[in-house]
Amino acid sequence: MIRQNIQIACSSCSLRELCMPVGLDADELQRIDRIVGSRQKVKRKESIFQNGERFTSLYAIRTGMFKTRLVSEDGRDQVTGFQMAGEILGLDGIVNSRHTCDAVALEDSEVCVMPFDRVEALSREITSLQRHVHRIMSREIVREHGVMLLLGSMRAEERLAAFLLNLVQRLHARGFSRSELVLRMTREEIGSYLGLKLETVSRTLSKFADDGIVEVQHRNVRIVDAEALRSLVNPSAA
Amino acid sequence: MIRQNIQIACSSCSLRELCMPVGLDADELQRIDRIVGSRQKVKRKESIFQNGERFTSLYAIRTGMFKTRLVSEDGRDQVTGFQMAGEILGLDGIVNSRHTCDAVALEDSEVCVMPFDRVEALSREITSLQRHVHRIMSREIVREHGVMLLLGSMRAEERLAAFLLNLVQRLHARGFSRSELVLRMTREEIGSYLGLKLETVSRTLSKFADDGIVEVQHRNVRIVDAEALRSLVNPSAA
DNA sequence: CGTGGTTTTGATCATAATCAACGTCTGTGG
DNA sequence: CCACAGACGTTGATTATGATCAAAACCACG
Repeated sequence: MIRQNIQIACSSCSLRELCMPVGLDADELQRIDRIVGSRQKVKRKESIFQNGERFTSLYAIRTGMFKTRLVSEDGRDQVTGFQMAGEILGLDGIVNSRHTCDAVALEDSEVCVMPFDRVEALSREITSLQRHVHRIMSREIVREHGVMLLLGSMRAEERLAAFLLNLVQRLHARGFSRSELVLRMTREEIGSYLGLKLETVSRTLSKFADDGIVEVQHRNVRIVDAEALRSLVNPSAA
Repeated sequence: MIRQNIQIACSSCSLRELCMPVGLDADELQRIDRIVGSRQKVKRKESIFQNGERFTSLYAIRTGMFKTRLVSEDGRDQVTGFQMAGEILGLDGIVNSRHTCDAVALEDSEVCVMPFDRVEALSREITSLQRHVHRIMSREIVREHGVMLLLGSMRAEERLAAFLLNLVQRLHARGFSRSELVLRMTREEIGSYLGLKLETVSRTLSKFADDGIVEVQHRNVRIVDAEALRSLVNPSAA
Protein backbone atom coordinates (compact mmCIF):
# COMPACT_ATOMS: atom_id res chain seq x y z
CA MET A 1 0.00 0.00 0.00
CA ILE A 2 2.64 2.47 1.10
CA ARG A 3 4.72 1.25 -1.75
CA GLN A 4 1.84 1.92 -4.11
CA ASN A 5 1.34 5.40 -2.73
CA ILE A 6 4.98 6.19 -3.14
CA GLN A 7 4.87 4.95 -6.66
CA ILE A 8 2.11 7.29 -7.68
CA ALA A 9 3.30 10.29 -5.71
CA CYS A 10 3.94 13.58 -7.50
CA SER A 11 6.42 14.43 -4.79
CA SER A 12 8.75 11.71 -5.96
CA CYS A 13 8.06 11.98 -9.68
CA SER A 14 10.88 12.93 -11.97
CA LEU A 15 8.50 15.14 -13.93
CA ARG A 16 7.63 17.41 -11.06
CA GLU A 17 9.44 20.34 -12.65
CA LEU A 18 7.32 20.03 -15.79
CA CYS A 19 3.94 18.74 -14.67
CA MET A 20 1.18 19.59 -12.19
CA PRO A 21 3.50 20.33 -9.22
CA VAL A 22 5.30 23.21 -10.93
CA GLY A 23 5.73 26.06 -8.49
CA LEU A 24 4.55 24.22 -5.39
CA ASP A 25 6.57 24.12 -2.19
CA ALA A 26 7.42 20.90 -0.34
CA ASP A 27 4.39 21.06 1.90
CA GLU A 28 1.96 21.66 -0.97
CA LEU A 29 3.69 19.00 -3.00
CA GLN A 30 2.82 16.41 -0.37
CA ARG A 31 -0.78 17.50 -0.32
CA ILE A 32 -1.25 17.24 -4.06
CA ASP A 33 -0.02 13.67 -4.07
CA ARG A 34 -3.65 12.88 -3.41
CA ILE A 35 -4.55 14.36 -6.77
CA VAL A 36 -3.41 11.30 -8.67
CA GLY A 37 -5.96 8.53 -8.43
CA SER A 38 -3.99 5.90 -10.27
CA ARG A 39 -1.55 5.19 -13.00
CA GLN A 40 -2.59 3.69 -16.29
CA LYS A 41 -0.54 1.99 -18.95
CA VAL A 42 -1.63 2.63 -22.53
CA LYS A 43 -0.42 0.56 -25.45
CA ARG A 44 0.42 2.06 -28.84
CA LYS A 45 -2.73 2.91 -30.81
CA GLU A 46 -4.94 2.66 -27.75
CA SER A 47 -6.77 5.74 -26.53
CA ILE A 48 -7.25 7.03 -23.00
CA PHE A 49 -10.50 8.75 -23.93
CA GLN A 50 -12.62 9.25 -27.01
CA ASN A 51 -15.03 11.79 -28.37
CA GLY A 52 -18.38 11.52 -26.63
CA GLU A 53 -17.15 9.68 -23.54
CA ARG A 54 -18.01 11.06 -20.14
CA PHE A 55 -15.33 13.34 -18.72
CA THR A 56 -14.12 12.49 -15.25
CA SER A 57 -10.39 13.02 -15.13
CA LEU A 58 -7.42 14.85 -16.48
CA TYR A 59 -4.41 12.79 -17.48
CA ALA A 60 -0.77 13.73 -16.96
CA ILE A 61 1.59 11.94 -19.30
CA ARG A 62 4.37 10.13 -17.45
CA THR A 63 6.04 8.45 -20.38
CA GLY A 64 5.36 8.20 -24.07
CA MET A 65 3.63 10.40 -26.59
CA PHE A 66 0.05 11.01 -27.64
CA LYS A 67 -1.90 12.69 -30.37
CA THR A 68 -5.28 14.32 -29.89
CA ARG A 69 -7.60 13.96 -32.81
CA LEU A 70 -10.91 15.46 -33.81
CA VAL A 71 -13.13 13.41 -36.11
CA SER A 72 -15.94 15.44 -37.65
CA GLU A 73 -19.30 13.93 -38.53
CA ASP A 74 -18.43 13.60 -42.18
CA GLY A 75 -15.25 11.73 -41.36
CA ARG A 76 -12.78 14.58 -41.64
CA ASP A 77 -9.88 13.91 -39.34
CA GLN A 78 -7.84 16.65 -37.71
CA VAL A 79 -4.91 16.09 -35.38
CA THR A 80 -5.08 18.95 -32.86
CA GLY A 81 -1.85 18.28 -31.04
CA PHE A 82 0.99 15.98 -30.06
CA GLN A 83 1.60 15.67 -26.32
CA MET A 84 4.59 14.38 -24.39
CA ALA A 85 5.73 13.68 -20.82
CA GLY A 86 4.52 16.21 -18.28
CA GLU A 87 1.73 17.55 -20.48
CA ILE A 88 -1.93 17.34 -19.54
CA LEU A 89 -4.69 15.69 -21.57
CA GLY A 90 -8.45 16.04 -21.23
CA LEU A 91 -9.05 19.77 -20.76
CA ASP A 92 -11.51 19.73 -23.66
CA GLY A 93 -13.90 17.59 -21.61
CA ILE A 94 -14.55 20.08 -18.81
CA VAL A 95 -17.02 22.34 -20.56
CA ASN A 96 -19.70 19.76 -21.33
CA SER A 97 -18.59 16.86 -19.13
CA ARG A 98 -17.92 14.95 -22.35
CA HIS A 99 -14.71 14.56 -24.24
CA THR A 100 -14.75 16.16 -27.67
CA CYS A 101 -11.69 14.48 -29.12
CA ASP A 102 -9.72 11.24 -28.97
CA ALA A 103 -6.37 10.92 -27.17
CA VAL A 104 -4.38 8.15 -28.84
CA ALA A 105 -0.99 6.81 -27.73
CA LEU A 106 1.67 6.96 -30.45
CA GLU A 107 3.83 4.54 -28.49
CA ASP A 108 3.44 2.46 -25.34
CA SER A 109 2.86 5.07 -22.66
CA GLU A 110 1.85 5.68 -19.10
CA VAL A 111 -0.43 8.36 -17.65
CA CYS A 112 -1.43 9.56 -14.20
CA VAL A 113 -5.19 9.72 -13.81
CA MET A 114 -6.34 12.81 -11.91
CA PRO A 115 -10.06 12.78 -11.08
CA PHE A 116 -11.18 16.31 -11.86
CA ASP A 117 -13.32 16.72 -8.76
CA ARG A 118 -10.18 16.16 -6.70
CA VAL A 119 -8.32 18.70 -8.79
CA GLU A 120 -11.09 21.21 -8.14
CA ALA A 121 -11.31 20.44 -4.44
CA LEU A 122 -7.58 20.77 -3.91
CA SER A 123 -7.41 23.97 -5.96
CA ARG A 124 -9.83 25.56 -3.58
CA GLU A 125 -7.46 24.82 -0.74
CA ILE A 126 -4.09 25.34 -2.35
CA THR A 127 -3.90 28.72 -4.04
CA SER A 128 -0.78 27.91 -5.97
CA LEU A 129 -2.42 24.79 -7.38
CA GLN A 130 -5.44 26.83 -8.44
CA ARG A 131 -3.13 29.26 -10.15
CA HIS A 132 -1.31 26.38 -11.81
CA VAL A 133 -4.50 24.82 -13.19
CA HIS A 134 -5.44 28.19 -14.65
CA ARG A 135 -2.02 28.53 -16.20
CA ILE A 136 -2.19 25.08 -17.77
CA MET A 137 -5.49 25.91 -19.44
CA SER A 138 -4.29 29.33 -20.52
CA ARG A 139 -1.13 27.79 -21.95
CA GLU A 140 -3.24 25.46 -24.05
CA ILE A 141 -5.25 28.43 -25.36
CA VAL A 142 -2.05 30.26 -26.28
CA ARG A 143 -0.59 27.15 -27.92
CA GLU A 144 -3.70 26.85 -30.07
CA HIS A 145 -3.42 30.50 -31.07
CA GLY A 146 0.01 29.64 -32.40
CA VAL A 147 -1.37 26.72 -34.37
CA MET A 148 -4.01 29.02 -35.84
CA LEU A 149 -1.26 31.38 -36.98
CA LEU A 150 0.57 28.46 -38.52
CA LEU A 151 -2.49 27.05 -40.29
CA GLY A 152 -3.87 30.43 -41.29
CA SER A 153 -0.84 32.17 -42.65
CA MET A 154 2.15 29.92 -43.22
CA ARG A 155 3.22 28.02 -46.30
CA ALA A 156 4.14 24.35 -46.28
CA GLU A 157 7.86 24.82 -45.65
CA GLU A 158 7.22 27.30 -42.87
CA ARG A 159 4.72 24.98 -41.19
CA LEU A 160 7.05 22.02 -41.23
CA ALA A 161 9.99 24.10 -40.02
CA ALA A 162 7.91 25.44 -37.14
CA PHE A 163 6.75 21.93 -36.32
CA LEU A 164 10.25 20.47 -36.18
CA LEU A 165 11.59 23.33 -34.09
CA ASN A 166 8.69 23.07 -31.66
CA LEU A 167 9.10 19.31 -31.24
CA VAL A 168 12.83 19.40 -30.71
CA GLN A 169 12.55 22.30 -28.29
CA ARG A 170 10.03 20.42 -26.15
CA LEU A 171 12.11 17.26 -26.29
CA HIS A 172 15.19 19.20 -25.29
CA ALA A 173 13.32 20.58 -22.26
CA ARG A 174 12.91 16.91 -21.28
CA GLY A 175 16.58 16.15 -21.52
CA PHE A 176 16.77 14.86 -25.09
CA SER A 177 19.04 16.08 -27.81
CA ARG A 178 18.76 19.60 -29.11
CA SER A 179 19.23 18.44 -32.68
CA GLU A 180 18.12 14.83 -33.02
CA LEU A 181 14.60 13.52 -32.74
CA VAL A 182 12.48 10.52 -33.53
CA LEU A 183 9.13 11.21 -35.10
CA ARG A 184 6.66 9.00 -33.27
CA MET A 185 3.91 9.89 -35.74
CA THR A 186 3.39 9.10 -39.43
CA ARG A 187 3.70 11.59 -42.27
CA GLU A 188 -0.06 11.50 -42.52
CA GLU A 189 -0.48 12.51 -38.87
CA ILE A 190 2.04 15.32 -39.26
CA GLY A 191 0.16 16.43 -42.36
CA SER A 192 -3.17 16.37 -40.59
CA TYR A 193 -1.78 18.52 -37.79
CA LEU A 194 -0.20 20.97 -40.24
CA GLY A 195 -3.09 21.12 -42.70
CA LEU A 196 -1.03 19.42 -45.41
CA LYS A 197 -1.25 16.15 -47.30
CA LEU A 198 1.20 13.41 -46.45
CA GLU A 199 2.89 13.73 -49.85
CA THR A 200 3.58 17.38 -49.17
CA VAL A 201 5.11 16.56 -45.80
CA SER A 202 7.32 13.94 -47.41
CA ARG A 203 8.37 16.21 -50.26
CA THR A 204 9.10 19.11 -47.95
CA LEU A 205 11.22 16.95 -45.67
CA SER A 206 13.11 15.72 -48.73
CA LYS A 207 13.66 19.30 -49.81
CA PHE A 208 15.02 20.23 -46.38
CA ALA A 209 17.36 17.26 -46.68
CA ASP A 210 18.47 18.32 -50.19
CA ASP A 211 19.15 21.81 -48.87
CA GLY A 212 21.29 20.39 -46.09
CA ILE A 213 18.99 21.70 -43.38
CA VAL A 214 18.14 18.30 -41.92
CA GLU A 215 19.13 14.68 -42.30
CA VAL A 216 16.18 12.32 -42.54
CA GLN A 217 16.20 8.57 -42.20
CA HIS A 218 12.63 7.41 -42.00
CA ARG A 219 11.52 8.68 -38.63
CA ASN A 220 14.90 9.78 -37.41
CA VAL A 221 15.58 13.42 -38.01
CA ARG A 222 18.75 15.33 -37.34
CA ILE A 223 18.55 19.08 -37.49
CA VAL A 224 21.77 20.21 -39.12
CA ASP A 225 20.99 23.89 -39.60
CA ALA A 226 18.55 25.07 -36.96
CA GLU A 227 19.18 28.68 -37.96
CA ALA A 228 17.92 27.94 -41.46
CA LEU A 229 14.76 26.45 -40.01
CA ARG A 230 14.23 29.47 -37.81
CA SER A 231 14.62 31.84 -40.70
CA LEU A 232 12.06 29.82 -42.65
CA VAL A 233 9.51 30.24 -39.88
CA ASN A 234 10.27 33.89 -39.41
CA PRO A 235 11.56 35.22 -42.73
CA SER A 236 12.16 38.83 -41.65
CA ALA A 237 14.15 37.94 -38.56
CA ALA A 238 16.65 36.00 -40.66
CA MET B 1 -22.38 55.24 -5.13
CA ILE B 2 -25.27 52.85 -4.77
CA ARG B 3 -26.30 53.84 -8.21
CA GLN B 4 -22.82 52.99 -9.47
CA ASN B 5 -22.89 49.65 -7.72
CA ILE B 6 -26.21 48.80 -9.21
CA GLN B 7 -24.96 49.77 -12.61
CA ILE B 8 -22.07 47.38 -12.53
CA ALA B 9 -23.84 44.50 -10.82
CA CYS B 10 -23.92 41.11 -12.53
CA SER B 11 -27.11 40.40 -10.60
CA SER B 12 -28.98 43.03 -12.58
CA CYS B 13 -27.20 42.53 -15.90
CA SER B 14 -29.24 41.43 -18.88
CA LEU B 15 -26.39 39.12 -19.91
CA ARG B 16 -26.42 37.03 -16.76
CA GLU B 17 -27.74 34.01 -18.66
CA LEU B 18 -24.78 34.14 -21.05
CA CYS B 19 -21.88 35.53 -19.06
CA MET B 20 -19.98 34.84 -15.84
CA PRO B 21 -23.06 34.24 -13.65
CA VAL B 22 -24.33 31.25 -15.64
CA GLY B 23 -25.49 28.57 -13.24
CA LEU B 24 -25.24 30.60 -10.05
CA ASP B 25 -28.12 30.89 -7.60
CA ALA B 26 -29.46 34.20 -6.29
CA ASP B 27 -27.21 34.20 -3.24
CA GLU B 28 -24.05 33.45 -5.22
CA LEU B 29 -25.09 35.97 -7.82
CA GLN B 30 -25.00 38.72 -5.24
CA ARG B 31 -21.59 37.65 -4.05
CA ILE B 32 -20.03 37.70 -7.49
CA ASP B 33 -21.16 41.26 -8.07
CA ARG B 34 -17.87 42.10 -6.41
CA ILE B 35 -16.06 40.43 -9.26
CA VAL B 36 -16.54 43.35 -11.60
CA GLY B 37 -14.16 46.15 -10.75
CA SER B 38 -15.45 48.67 -13.26
CA ARG B 39 -16.99 49.19 -16.62
CA GLN B 40 -15.00 50.49 -19.52
CA LYS B 41 -16.16 52.02 -22.80
CA VAL B 42 -14.06 51.18 -25.83
CA LYS B 43 -14.33 53.06 -29.10
CA ARG B 44 -14.15 51.35 -32.47
CA LYS B 45 -10.55 50.41 -33.38
CA GLU B 46 -9.36 50.88 -29.81
CA SER B 47 -8.01 47.89 -27.92
CA ILE B 48 -8.60 46.81 -24.35
CA PHE B 49 -5.25 45.06 -24.19
CA GLN B 50 -2.32 44.39 -26.46
CA ASN B 51 0.37 41.81 -26.89
CA GLY B 52 3.05 42.21 -24.24
CA GLU B 53 0.97 44.23 -21.79
CA ARG B 54 0.78 43.05 -18.21
CA PHE B 55 -2.22 40.82 -17.54
CA THR B 56 -4.38 41.87 -14.61
CA SER B 57 -7.99 41.32 -15.58
CA LEU B 58 -10.45 39.38 -17.64
CA TYR B 59 -13.01 41.35 -19.61
CA ALA B 60 -16.64 40.42 -20.13
CA ILE B 61 -18.20 42.05 -23.17
CA ARG B 62 -21.39 43.94 -22.33
CA THR B 63 -22.09 45.45 -25.72
CA GLY B 64 -20.33 45.48 -29.05
CA MET B 65 -17.98 43.15 -30.80
CA PHE B 66 -14.24 42.50 -30.71
CA LYS B 67 -11.57 40.69 -32.63
CA THR B 68 -8.51 39.11 -31.08
CA ARG B 69 -5.43 39.34 -33.21
CA LEU B 70 -1.98 37.81 -33.11
CA VAL B 71 0.84 39.73 -34.74
CA SER B 72 3.95 37.64 -35.26
CA GLU B 73 7.43 39.11 -35.19
CA ASP B 74 7.69 39.24 -38.96
CA GLY B 75 4.42 41.14 -39.25
CA ARG B 76 2.12 38.27 -40.06
CA ASP B 77 -1.32 39.05 -38.76
CA GLN B 78 -3.78 36.37 -37.65
CA VAL B 79 -7.26 37.03 -36.33
CA THR B 80 -7.86 34.33 -33.72
CA GLY B 81 -11.51 35.08 -32.96
CA PHE B 82 -14.47 37.41 -33.01
CA GLN B 83 -16.16 37.93 -29.63
CA MET B 84 -19.58 39.30 -28.77
CA ALA B 85 -21.71 40.19 -25.74
CA GLY B 86 -21.32 37.82 -22.81
CA GLU B 87 -18.03 36.37 -24.01
CA ILE B 88 -14.80 36.66 -22.05
CA LEU B 89 -11.56 38.22 -23.25
CA GLY B 90 -8.09 37.94 -21.80
CA LEU B 91 -7.68 34.24 -20.96
CA ASP B 92 -4.47 34.14 -23.00
CA GLY B 93 -2.78 36.41 -20.45
CA ILE B 94 -3.00 34.09 -17.47
CA VAL B 95 -0.14 31.76 -18.28
CA ASN B 96 2.68 34.31 -18.36
CA SER B 97 0.99 37.32 -16.74
CA ARG B 98 1.32 39.03 -20.13
CA HIS B 99 -1.18 39.28 -22.90
CA THR B 100 -0.14 37.48 -26.06
CA CYS B 101 -2.62 39.06 -28.46
CA ASP B 102 -4.53 42.28 -29.08
CA ALA B 103 -8.25 42.67 -28.36
CA VAL B 104 -9.63 45.33 -30.70
CA ALA B 105 -13.18 46.69 -30.72
CA LEU B 106 -14.92 46.37 -34.10
CA GLU B 107 -17.55 48.89 -33.02
CA ASP B 108 -18.06 51.15 -30.01
CA SER B 109 -18.33 48.70 -27.15
CA GLU B 110 -18.42 48.30 -23.42
CA VAL B 111 -16.72 45.74 -21.21
CA CYS B 112 -16.78 44.75 -17.55
CA VAL B 113 -13.31 44.65 -16.05
CA MET B 114 -12.81 41.66 -13.73
CA PRO B 115 -9.50 41.78 -11.84
CA PHE B 116 -8.24 38.23 -12.04
CA ASP B 117 -7.12 38.02 -8.43
CA ARG B 118 -10.73 38.66 -7.43
CA VAL B 119 -11.91 35.99 -9.85
CA GLU B 120 -9.49 33.54 -8.27
CA ALA B 121 -10.36 34.53 -4.71
CA LEU B 122 -14.08 34.19 -5.29
CA SER B 123 -13.64 30.89 -7.13
CA ARG B 124 -12.05 29.45 -4.03
CA GLU B 125 -15.17 30.32 -2.07
CA ILE B 126 -17.92 29.70 -4.58
CA THR B 127 -17.64 26.22 -6.04
CA SER B 128 -20.04 26.90 -8.87
CA LEU B 129 -18.02 29.95 -9.91
CA GLN B 130 -14.84 27.87 -9.89
CA ARG B 131 -16.56 25.33 -12.06
CA HIS B 132 -17.79 28.09 -14.35
CA VAL B 133 -14.33 29.60 -14.81
CA HIS B 134 -13.01 26.16 -15.73
CA ARG B 135 -15.82 25.69 -18.20
CA ILE B 136 -15.16 29.05 -19.85
CA MET B 137 -11.52 28.15 -20.42
CA SER B 138 -12.38 24.67 -21.61
CA ARG B 139 -14.97 26.11 -24.00
CA GLU B 140 -12.31 28.31 -25.52
CA ILE B 141 -10.02 25.30 -25.99
CA VAL B 142 -12.82 23.39 -27.72
CA ARG B 143 -13.69 26.38 -29.89
CA GLU B 144 -10.09 26.59 -31.02
CA HIS B 145 -10.07 22.89 -31.85
CA GLY B 146 -12.96 23.64 -34.18
CA VAL B 147 -11.02 26.46 -35.82
CA MET B 148 -8.09 24.10 -36.31
CA LEU B 149 -10.40 21.65 -38.07
CA LEU B 150 -11.66 24.46 -40.26
CA LEU B 151 -8.20 25.79 -41.10
CA GLY B 152 -6.64 22.38 -41.46
CA SER B 153 -9.13 20.54 -43.57
CA MET B 154 -11.81 22.73 -45.12
CA ARG B 155 -11.89 24.45 -48.49
CA ALA B 156 -12.74 28.12 -48.93
CA GLU B 157 -16.48 27.64 -49.41
CA GLU B 158 -16.72 25.34 -46.43
CA ARG B 159 -14.81 27.76 -44.22
CA LEU B 160 -17.01 30.69 -45.11
CA ALA B 161 -20.19 28.67 -44.72
CA ALA B 162 -19.07 27.51 -41.27
CA PHE B 163 -18.17 31.06 -40.35
CA LEU B 164 -21.55 32.51 -41.33
CA LEU B 165 -23.48 29.75 -39.58
CA ASN B 166 -21.43 30.17 -36.42
CA LEU B 167 -21.89 33.94 -36.34
CA VAL B 168 -25.63 33.87 -36.95
CA GLN B 169 -26.11 31.12 -34.39
CA ARG B 170 -24.32 33.12 -31.71
CA LEU B 171 -26.23 36.26 -32.64
CA HIS B 172 -29.49 34.36 -32.49
CA ALA B 173 -28.64 33.16 -28.96
CA ARG B 174 -28.49 36.88 -28.12
CA GLY B 175 -31.92 37.63 -29.48
CA PHE B 176 -31.01 38.67 -33.00
CA SER B 177 -32.39 37.29 -36.22
CA ARG B 178 -31.79 33.71 -37.18
CA SER B 179 -31.15 34.67 -40.79
CA GLU B 180 -29.94 38.26 -40.99
CA LEU B 181 -26.66 39.60 -39.74
CA VAL B 182 -24.38 42.57 -40.03
CA LEU B 183 -20.70 41.82 -40.47
CA ARG B 184 -18.87 44.14 -38.14
CA MET B 185 -15.53 43.14 -39.63
CA THR B 186 -13.92 43.71 -43.02
CA ARG B 187 -13.40 41.06 -45.68
CA GLU B 188 -9.74 41.18 -44.81
CA GLU B 189 -10.43 40.37 -41.16
CA ILE B 190 -12.73 37.53 -42.12
CA GLY B 191 -10.04 36.27 -44.46
CA SER B 192 -7.38 36.45 -41.79
CA TYR B 193 -9.56 34.44 -39.41
CA LEU B 194 -10.36 31.85 -42.07
CA GLY B 195 -6.88 31.60 -43.55
CA LEU B 196 -8.01 33.13 -46.85
CA LYS B 197 -7.23 36.31 -48.76
CA LEU B 198 -9.81 39.07 -48.81
CA GLU B 199 -10.42 38.56 -52.54
CA THR B 200 -11.29 34.93 -51.91
CA VAL B 201 -13.74 35.91 -49.19
CA SER B 202 -15.37 38.41 -51.52
CA ARG B 203 -15.55 36.00 -54.42
CA THR B 204 -16.93 33.21 -52.29
CA LEU B 205 -19.62 35.47 -50.87
CA SER B 206 -20.51 36.51 -54.43
CA LYS B 207 -20.74 32.87 -55.43
CA PHE B 208 -23.07 32.12 -52.50
CA ALA B 209 -25.20 35.05 -53.65
CA ASP B 210 -25.23 33.79 -57.26
CA ASP B 211 -26.30 30.38 -56.00
CA GLY B 212 -29.16 31.94 -54.06
CA ILE B 213 -27.77 30.79 -50.73
CA VAL B 214 -27.34 34.29 -49.28
CA GLU B 215 -28.15 37.87 -50.14
CA VAL B 216 -25.24 40.23 -49.61
CA GLN B 217 -25.34 43.99 -49.51
CA HIS B 218 -21.98 45.20 -48.33
CA ARG B 219 -21.91 44.12 -44.71
CA ASN B 220 -25.54 43.08 -44.48
CA VAL B 221 -26.01 39.39 -45.06
CA ARG B 222 -29.28 37.51 -45.27
CA ILE B 223 -29.06 33.75 -45.13
CA VAL B 224 -31.66 32.50 -47.58
CA ASP B 225 -30.82 28.81 -47.58
CA ALA B 226 -29.28 27.79 -44.26
CA GLU B 227 -29.61 24.13 -45.22
CA ALA B 228 -27.36 24.67 -48.23
CA LEU B 229 -24.75 26.28 -45.98
CA ARG B 230 -24.94 23.38 -43.55
CA SER B 231 -24.45 20.84 -46.30
CA LEU B 232 -21.43 22.78 -47.52
CA VAL B 233 -19.83 22.54 -44.08
CA ASN B 234 -20.71 18.91 -43.66
CA PRO B 235 -20.96 17.36 -47.14
CA SER B 236 -21.87 13.84 -46.10
CA ALA B 237 -24.71 14.88 -43.79
CA ALA B 238 -26.47 16.64 -46.67
C1' DC C 1 -18.53 66.44 -51.92
C1' DG C 2 -14.19 64.60 -52.05
C1' DT C 3 -10.97 61.25 -50.13
C1' DG C 4 -9.48 57.00 -48.44
C1' DG C 5 -10.71 52.66 -47.01
C1' DT C 6 -13.29 48.81 -48.63
C1' DT C 7 -15.18 45.70 -51.95
C1' DT C 8 -15.79 43.58 -56.34
C1' DT C 9 -14.25 41.45 -60.40
C1' DG C 10 -10.94 39.88 -63.94
C1' DA C 11 -6.54 37.68 -65.57
C1' DT C 12 -2.72 35.12 -64.43
C1' DC C 13 0.25 32.50 -61.42
C1' DA C 14 2.03 29.63 -57.48
C1' DT C 15 1.31 26.27 -54.26
C1' DA C 16 -0.11 22.26 -52.68
C1' DA C 17 -3.59 18.53 -53.82
C1' DT C 18 -4.45 14.66 -56.37
C1' DC C 19 -3.55 10.54 -58.93
C1' DA C 20 -0.33 7.02 -59.66
C1' DA C 21 3.50 3.93 -59.25
C1' DC C 22 7.08 2.19 -56.87
C1' DG C 23 10.20 1.41 -52.92
C1' DT C 24 11.03 0.29 -48.13
C1' DC C 25 10.41 -1.03 -43.55
C1' DT C 26 8.04 -3.69 -39.77
C1' DG C 27 6.17 -7.15 -37.62
C1' DT C 28 4.09 -11.77 -37.92
C1' DG C 29 3.69 -16.50 -38.76
C1' DG C 30 5.50 -20.43 -41.13
C1' DC D 1 15.30 -17.04 -39.41
C1' DC D 2 13.17 -15.97 -43.54
C1' DA D 3 9.31 -14.76 -46.38
C1' DC D 4 5.51 -12.21 -46.89
C1' DA D 5 1.79 -8.92 -46.24
C1' DG D 6 0.52 -4.65 -45.19
C1' DA D 7 1.51 -0.19 -43.64
C1' DC D 8 4.32 3.57 -44.55
C1' DG D 9 7.11 6.62 -47.35
C1' DT D 10 9.02 8.62 -51.67
C1' DT D 11 8.79 10.56 -56.08
C1' DG D 12 6.75 12.01 -60.55
C1' DA D 13 3.08 14.10 -63.55
C1' DT D 14 -0.87 16.70 -63.69
C1' DT D 15 -4.58 19.47 -61.87
C1' DA D 16 -7.34 22.38 -58.77
C1' DT D 17 -7.61 25.84 -55.62
C1' DG D 18 -6.79 29.97 -53.96
C1' DA D 19 -3.04 33.71 -54.14
C1' DT D 20 -1.44 37.52 -56.46
C1' DC D 21 -1.58 41.51 -59.38
C1' DA D 22 -4.45 44.96 -61.25
C1' DA D 23 -8.22 48.09 -62.06
C1' DA D 24 -12.47 49.92 -61.21
C1' DA D 25 -16.60 50.79 -58.35
C1' DC D 26 -18.57 51.75 -54.18
C1' DC D 27 -19.40 53.65 -49.78
C1' DA D 28 -18.82 56.02 -45.42
C1' DC D 29 -17.21 59.65 -43.18
C1' DG D 30 -15.33 63.86 -42.17
